Amino acid sequence: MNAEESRQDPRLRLVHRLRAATVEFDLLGAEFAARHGLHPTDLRALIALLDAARAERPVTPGRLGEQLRLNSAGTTALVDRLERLGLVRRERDAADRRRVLLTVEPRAVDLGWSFFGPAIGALLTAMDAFTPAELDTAERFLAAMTTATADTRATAARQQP
Amino acid sequence: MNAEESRQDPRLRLVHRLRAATVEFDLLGAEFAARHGLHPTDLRALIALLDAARAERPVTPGRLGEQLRLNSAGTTALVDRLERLGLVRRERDAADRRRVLLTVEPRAVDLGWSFFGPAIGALLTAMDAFTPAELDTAERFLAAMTTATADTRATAARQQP
DNA sequence: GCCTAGTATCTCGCTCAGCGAGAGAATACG
DNA sequence: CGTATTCTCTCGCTGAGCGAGATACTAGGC
Repeated sequence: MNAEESRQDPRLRLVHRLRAATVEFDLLGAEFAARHGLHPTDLRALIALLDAARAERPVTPGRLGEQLRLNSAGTTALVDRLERLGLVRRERDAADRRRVLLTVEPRAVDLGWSFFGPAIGALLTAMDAFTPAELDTAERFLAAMTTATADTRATAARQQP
Repeated sequence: MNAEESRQDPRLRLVHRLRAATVEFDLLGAEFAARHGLHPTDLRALIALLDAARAERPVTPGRLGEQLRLNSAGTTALVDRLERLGLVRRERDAADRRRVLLTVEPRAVDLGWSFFGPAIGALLTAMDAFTPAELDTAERFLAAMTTATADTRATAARQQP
């Protein structure tokens, strides 16, 4: 495929739509982060922490850093920032006292909902214009695109790890 | 809406799918950037420059910085990096000699295609599993979600500019 | 033509996120 | 026990991005 073909393929519009949606989500995240004095990494960490809290999965600095692709020094600094903002609390694990468990403060949950709540609400409202069958199609489509992207990434990673 | 309701609403799965797709695209971008010694900002700039080049729209440092939300100092540093990497060239505008026009080098186009080519190919292949009608539905869906997100962002920006 | 205001870019000094290396503290396992 | 391993944190450094201001050029009134 080259640039000329790509502009003519109608399916290419869909690729563009996907990218546009991604950009829009990122911009919303950046907007939120900047407004609350958070850095992009802090927001990603907050999302990961809230996900883990909802699943009642304990989080350690090590796991968090791994997920965000930070090294241990960067992770410590990140947790320091979140702790200073009152979003998270460090607690030594009683079972394995080398470990630190991160517990999210209620304030972090509130902050998360103040961000995701309106966005999710708007998305759900916009979905009202679609039939259940159409939403099902959209879900399958998104799943297929995510898988295709993940495969591309995995292939790329394999070629030059 | 609260956290309990949200987990039960089946449409919420779609919201999650959207987020998962966004995360996957971002990870692919980060992977590519890291591999080529680019920073996330550099990749965003490269995308913006390639878009502009395809549309035959001239780009100045000012416009680029505005799009990436960098101030003038950061923009200068960014263009310095891109120039050092041989991806872009500065040229004084003959008409308005205060201006600098950024022209992308062939190398940048190649680099862009080496990233987007495989990803786009994988997406197009994955689309083969859908009928034209389904793809149309997916396109409308993505457009609706993008609009809803953009509206949320605009509303948020209005409340506290 | 000339002076002033406005615009585009760049320079300087600084802050702070993240990295590499390694120290400290606790556990696991021979 | 004592050695290896696993977590986390500290230290010093690099470099992206910011604020303030310098520089170079254009536009418009007189």
